[in-house]
Amino acid sequence: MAASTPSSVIIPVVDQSPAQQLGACCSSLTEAPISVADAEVAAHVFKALADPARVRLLSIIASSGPEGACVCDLNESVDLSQPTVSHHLKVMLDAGLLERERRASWAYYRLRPGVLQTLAGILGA
Amino acid sequence: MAASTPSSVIIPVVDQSPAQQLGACCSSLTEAPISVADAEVAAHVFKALADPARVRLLSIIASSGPEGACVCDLNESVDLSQPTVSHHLKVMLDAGLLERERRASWAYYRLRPGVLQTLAGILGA
DNA sequence: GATCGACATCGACGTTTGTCAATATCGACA
DNA sequence: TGTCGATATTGACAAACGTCGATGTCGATC
Repeated sequence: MAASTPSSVIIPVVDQSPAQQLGACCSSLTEAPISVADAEVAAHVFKALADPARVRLLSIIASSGPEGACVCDLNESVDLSQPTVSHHLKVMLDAGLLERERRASWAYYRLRPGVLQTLAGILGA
Repeated sequence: MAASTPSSVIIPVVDQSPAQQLGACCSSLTEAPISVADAEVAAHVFKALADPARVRLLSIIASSGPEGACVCDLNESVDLSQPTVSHHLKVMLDAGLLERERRASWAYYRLRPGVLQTLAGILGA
């Protein structure tokens, strides 16, 4: 494969997070029936919000503004073990809801800009 | 039973669906950290959207306008067995996203008015 | 009443998810 | 280099979830 193209690069079908894809797919759930593929993307994002701990973590992070929230603080805000908090953050990170930044030995999570607006737009409101 | 109090009525802690409670709890996820209880309610609603089949069913129903969509049509729009479709509809009904109406021997589901707007409001957009 | 069609419920199954303890990684700093 | 502190990953387990076939319910129609 990859005949003449220099340095065969594997181009993935999607290199965007579910939340990123969501902005480019359908305008709204209510306008017309969503496609099966788009429904899969949307469900992936909603699944990242489908846990009480994650909703609360997201709310704390969102309330921290553009600075983001340190994992060390998040661990204390939620009555869960450190690995579990880390797991939940990863789920939301992979879904494209959050961004991560490392400062020194701490990790800061913040809301990915515009992602909640995109989600609200999908809901047709 | 029914001692002296006229018509002893058991008052449940909540008699509203998760989606209904959502409208009365928190204004937005981004303003301030949501409470643990409210996070539970919000997660319940998001969980009802956390499946590709349900997202698609909801989209089809929402696109049907205030008339609602017949289950007989929904069964054909989705590649799932009839019991599975019925199950998904019940999940969204219990979450307060949908309403059901029976006409003759058919069942029609429609979007609960305002519920998507409420959800979008929670997202802070 | 008997039958049929539409929808809901039940029971069972394999899969996914949330959780934690243990362990790994990795930067800071002595 | 070695240790420490913060975070991520792994492995294991119980609970929840999505799915379907079988069955139940209930209104309509003969």
